[in-house]
Amino acid sequence: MKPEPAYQVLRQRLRDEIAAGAYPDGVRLPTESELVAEHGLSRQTVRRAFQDLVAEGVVYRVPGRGTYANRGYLRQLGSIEDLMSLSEDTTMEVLQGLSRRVDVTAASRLRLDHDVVYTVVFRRLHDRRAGAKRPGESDRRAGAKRPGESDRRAGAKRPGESGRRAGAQRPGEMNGVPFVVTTVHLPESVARLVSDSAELADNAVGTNTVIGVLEPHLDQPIAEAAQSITVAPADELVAAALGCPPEHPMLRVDRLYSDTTGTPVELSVSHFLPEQYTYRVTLRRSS
Amino acid sequence: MKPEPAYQVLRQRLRDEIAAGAYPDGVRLPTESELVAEHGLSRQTVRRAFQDLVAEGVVYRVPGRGTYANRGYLRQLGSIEDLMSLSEDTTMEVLQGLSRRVDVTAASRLRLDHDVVYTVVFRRLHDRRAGAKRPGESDRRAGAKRPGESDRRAGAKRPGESGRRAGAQRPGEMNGVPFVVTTVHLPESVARLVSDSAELADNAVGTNTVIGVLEPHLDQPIAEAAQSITVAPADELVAAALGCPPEHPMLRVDRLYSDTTGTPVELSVSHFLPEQYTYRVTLRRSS
DNA sequence: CGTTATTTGTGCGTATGTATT
DNA sequence: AAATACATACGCACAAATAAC
Repeated sequence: MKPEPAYQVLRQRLRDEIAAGAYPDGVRLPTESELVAEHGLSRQTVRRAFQDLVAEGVVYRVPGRGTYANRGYLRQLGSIEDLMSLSEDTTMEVLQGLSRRVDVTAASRLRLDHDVVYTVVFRRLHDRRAGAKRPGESDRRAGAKRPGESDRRAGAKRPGESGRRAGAQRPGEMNGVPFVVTTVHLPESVARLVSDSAELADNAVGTNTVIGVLEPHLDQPIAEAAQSITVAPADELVAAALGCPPEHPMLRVDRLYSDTTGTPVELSVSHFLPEQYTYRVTLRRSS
Repeated sequence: MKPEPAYQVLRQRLRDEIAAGAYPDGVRLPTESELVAEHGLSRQTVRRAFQDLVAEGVVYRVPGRGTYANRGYLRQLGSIEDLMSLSEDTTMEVLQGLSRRVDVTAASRLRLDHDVVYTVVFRRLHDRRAGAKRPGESDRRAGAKRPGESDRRAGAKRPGESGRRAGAQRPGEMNGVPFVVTTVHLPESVARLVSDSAELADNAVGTNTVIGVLEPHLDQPIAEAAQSITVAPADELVAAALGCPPEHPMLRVDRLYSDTTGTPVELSVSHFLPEQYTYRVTLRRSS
């Protein structure tokens, strides 16, 4: 099947032990030699595992003294939990339900050896409920021009949608302001797990995240999300769904979610309206 | 004097070549064997250099095909240390030295009860030297990590076909490529501490960060940096300093640094050229 | 269509140097 | 001074992915 590399296995094992509190404040982790003896590995393999843990910020090493766990390994306020909590005050509207596609770029970024992915496209709207949390103050400064608001909400894209799906939406009202269009790509093995889920079907409306729908079905939990953030112009689909002019500069956020074994599980490409959304992270000192 | 490790030297050399545009879109980097032959190193040493570059997000590798440079200048900014390490391979050019200003917006964001701030404006350029790093502290960031690798196009550009000849860089930019303009605002109490520093004077050039210049003078160390990232058009100052058209969409990153008591110490507003810079951060699960 | 060559991925063994206790 | 433990570096072997033939 898929023989996990030995250094990955060891890395995960050490990570688990540290998380379980096996190595409190001043307690030295096993030395390289001890791990070699215990697991029957070579010293190079053990070293590779430790190098990765150092890069990850989980441990630090002192020559001649030993390896120690970094206490308070949080240093990252912008965590995956924050991404999931997006569902708490926004609404998701599926524009194109989960379906099979051929996409070389997405497939290779998911590290697949073929070109088939399963894709779902949706937009997200700020909720208009009273008492909802502040969706994010806009940075108002001179010179920032708003995109064309003339035809707000290109409803033409999804005709005859209102009606069923009675959950929590008040028909006849503007339920919120769309601020992002997201395209999610899944490998087939993952897509199978949620292919029956109504949350990802065409025209579905709800307050969840793909990752939230996905995770209960996975063997391994999501452990990491690598993000890259840049600027990209709006294409036709994005412009229509958000009611901004085509070519409008958007904040583009790509996220590659991986599980604890490092296997990519989901690739999402989001285009945010910069007038309505600002990406926020707080960085902390590791020490 | 401690000699720089061989894999660090090679890593820096490759990083410089990539920044200099030696490996455009579909061009493969030298293989491990080629580098072994060229530098007289062992394959493991070459591999270590590549692993670090992968972890850094500078290159991606495909088994059986080769190693390729990632488009633009990718950079992992997951901690405050990462922000400070910008000084290691970029150059800062002061455009407007530290001087007193009245700026209501900046002052209020620094939580001041008046309107006076001290401001310095500079741009940053990709470095081109084959520089020796000082033996200050041990280098974190080792080993490789699977999840990332943001881009992977299957651009099968045959070498030998001309199209665009190598080079393709702006003529007359021998000292580096500018990629960001930053405006830093300081409260008066903080500005006093560095008002004599030559590093922040008009037309100063150096390889440091404002935060790096600042911190030794502070009572409390910097503990936190709250960032917000959005899109903003280039104003005249930015356009002139970076050589892009005015109104060009830029990646705007605001950072508010605070010390351990929560007191704001520095506000920086940066405009990055999205063509040359992608903001990258990896989120992890806390527990 | 399989075969082969190239290139990266994984793993092992060894040797030497350096920092700490 | 000696033992311990990490840091760097060389060597080799085989597996897996890719591309060219």
